[in-house]
Amino acid sequence: MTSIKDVAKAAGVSTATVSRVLANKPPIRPETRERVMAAIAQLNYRPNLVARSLRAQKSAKIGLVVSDIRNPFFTAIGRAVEDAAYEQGYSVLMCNTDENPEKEMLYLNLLHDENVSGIIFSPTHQFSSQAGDFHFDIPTVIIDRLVHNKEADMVLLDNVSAAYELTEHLLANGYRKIAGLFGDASATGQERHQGFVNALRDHGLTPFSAEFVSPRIRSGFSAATALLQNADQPDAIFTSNSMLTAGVFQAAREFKIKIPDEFALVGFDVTEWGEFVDPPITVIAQPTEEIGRTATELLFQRLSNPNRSARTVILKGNLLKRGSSIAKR
Amino acid sequence: MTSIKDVAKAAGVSTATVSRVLANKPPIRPETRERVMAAIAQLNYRPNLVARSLRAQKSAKIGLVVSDIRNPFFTAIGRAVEDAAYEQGYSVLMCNTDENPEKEMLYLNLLHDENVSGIIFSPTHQFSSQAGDFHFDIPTVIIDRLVHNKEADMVLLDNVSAAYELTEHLLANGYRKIAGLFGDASATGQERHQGFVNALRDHGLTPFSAEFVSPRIRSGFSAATALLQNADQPDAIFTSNSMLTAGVFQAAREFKIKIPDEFALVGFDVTEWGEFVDPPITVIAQPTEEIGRTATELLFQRLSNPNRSARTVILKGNLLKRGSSIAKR
DNA sequence: AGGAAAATTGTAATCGATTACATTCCTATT
DNA sequence: AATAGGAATGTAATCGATTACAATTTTCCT
Repeated sequence: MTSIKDVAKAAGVSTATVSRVLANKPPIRPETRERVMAAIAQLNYRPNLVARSLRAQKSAKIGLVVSDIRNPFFTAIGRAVEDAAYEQGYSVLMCNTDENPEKEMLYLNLLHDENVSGIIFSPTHQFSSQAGDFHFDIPTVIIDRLVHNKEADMVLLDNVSAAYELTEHLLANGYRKIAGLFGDASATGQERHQGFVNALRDHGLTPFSAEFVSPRIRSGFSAATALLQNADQPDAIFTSNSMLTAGVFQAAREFKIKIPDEFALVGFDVTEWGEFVDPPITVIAQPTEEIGRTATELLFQRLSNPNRSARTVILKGNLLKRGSSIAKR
Repeated sequence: MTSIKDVAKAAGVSTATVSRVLANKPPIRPETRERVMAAIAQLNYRPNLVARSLRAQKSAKIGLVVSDIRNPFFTAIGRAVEDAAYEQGYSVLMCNTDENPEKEMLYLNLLHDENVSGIIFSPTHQFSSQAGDFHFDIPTVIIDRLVHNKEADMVLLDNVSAAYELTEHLLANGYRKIAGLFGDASATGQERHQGFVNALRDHGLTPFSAEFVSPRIRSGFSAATALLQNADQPDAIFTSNSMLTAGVFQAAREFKIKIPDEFALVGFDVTEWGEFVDPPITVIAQPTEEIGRTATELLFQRLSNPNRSARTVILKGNLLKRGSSIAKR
């Protein structure tokens, strides 16, 4: 491996000079610079990032810790973060915790040990509940899930409003007996429940039902099965995340119940299947690109000004009205 | 930050001893080990991985370079690689090249500079075509796409057989006018074309048509539109990847053409939408879990024995017969 | 007890880049 | 021509862990 010493020798200068040329830090005589550049090119030298990171105690890397890499919501955010970081010359280490607090600690420690400059992080439920005590010694931006901690910046969706809007859409289209299914694994589900209840209340209604279940396809399937096999059925089901939506959809197909004729279905997050099925599913689209980009920008701002107080950015969701919730006949 | 020196001081030993305790490398007197362990625990010390990596000129990390993070095929592989690596105490840096050769070089260099122990890599088309000249100075396992290079291990799908089987399935179900759409961005498309043609030939048939197009939803849409608006229509469309499948599916919906009544549709790779639509799509499922795990295992074998000759593992796809290709009436 | 061999621990160089400080080289001014 | 003062470059310490080798202690045998 060619090191800075080899370059120095080849150019007939000291390592300090090579380093200065690399960092573009005057004063350097143009002639010297060229000799060094020539040596670098000739030896095909690239600085050792590990050594640089050891010396500088930091590195041009940011960590992205997501709770489920298979969730398209997070891959979309990953793309956005990567693009934004790339523009600043940073690279992204993407880590998947699988909603597992152990892996979460493992990767947070790993990123710390790797001297990443900052972390973008969607915490597990367990983490969130203890986040108040947690001390972030690396600049951190929390995404998607509210935590109560003074030290971290956050980028969140206005879940209450989004759920409110989605519920109002159902009401506007004539649905009245609306059942709600909410994820029980994060604050997100609770916030969406809040918006759901508020909207109904403001129209003088109460939920047909409201359940908190594990945010998995299977749970959505079971809950929907119970709802739909009852004599008294809802005319719409509101789901708080795409796993639950999928479960409800599968239940409807299993029991040959027509959407939206027999009940309307709405949920959160854009998915490929939700667009492709017939009818397509009405959802609140989260601005994933914007979330990722905003989180990255907040992080860079924090890096250049470590002392400013933490701020929280709340973004709005976007209602995509589709066939699964058209006006009731 | 607490370093090994602090621990040494606290335990009243030298840094060498601490290091030996950490590496669990005898001889160490049990009593000393305990003093050191106590100091480590008390100071909450964790070794600096950067320093360790600089000294050792390697690290317990492997790089995973994929061409499209949004493709579920690659996220599934990412999960498998991560799990397999985790079991060996390695962590995974996941990089997304977006089929962009520049990003590809950037990330290969970055991983190199990060002292990763090995790389698992699905190369772009451009890379593959020049791969013969490329010298892998880090142990590398190529996945998904054939390259001609003596130095790298590979894990591939038996694309010819898989396409053959998929085509025979169509034939068995009575389809005869079979059009093929193939991706033009990698050798994969060509191999699948080969199997497609072979199967037809072995039954004394020729393709209704066969086109190579860019592997994008849009291209699949256009190609299908052309095929389906013609007076003489195929009774089945064979697609070589899930983007093309999606494009064809959308075209069918756009023009209200019923699958499989008017034409059957088959393709490659499991996707959520392919299962959820009605009828679900018949596909060759690639064993993503096995691909990722095998690649990781090959890599570890190579790490422990750098001199063995490169080997290629060919895995079989799994035909999932579904509604989009049921027996023709 | 004496001393060789084995066990344990310490000293210091090393990985590659950065940078405070020291040194050398110019240039311009009187 | 002498010299101050800035420009350019070099020297060497540093980041934290590892490890060859040296030094010390312990063990064991006669």
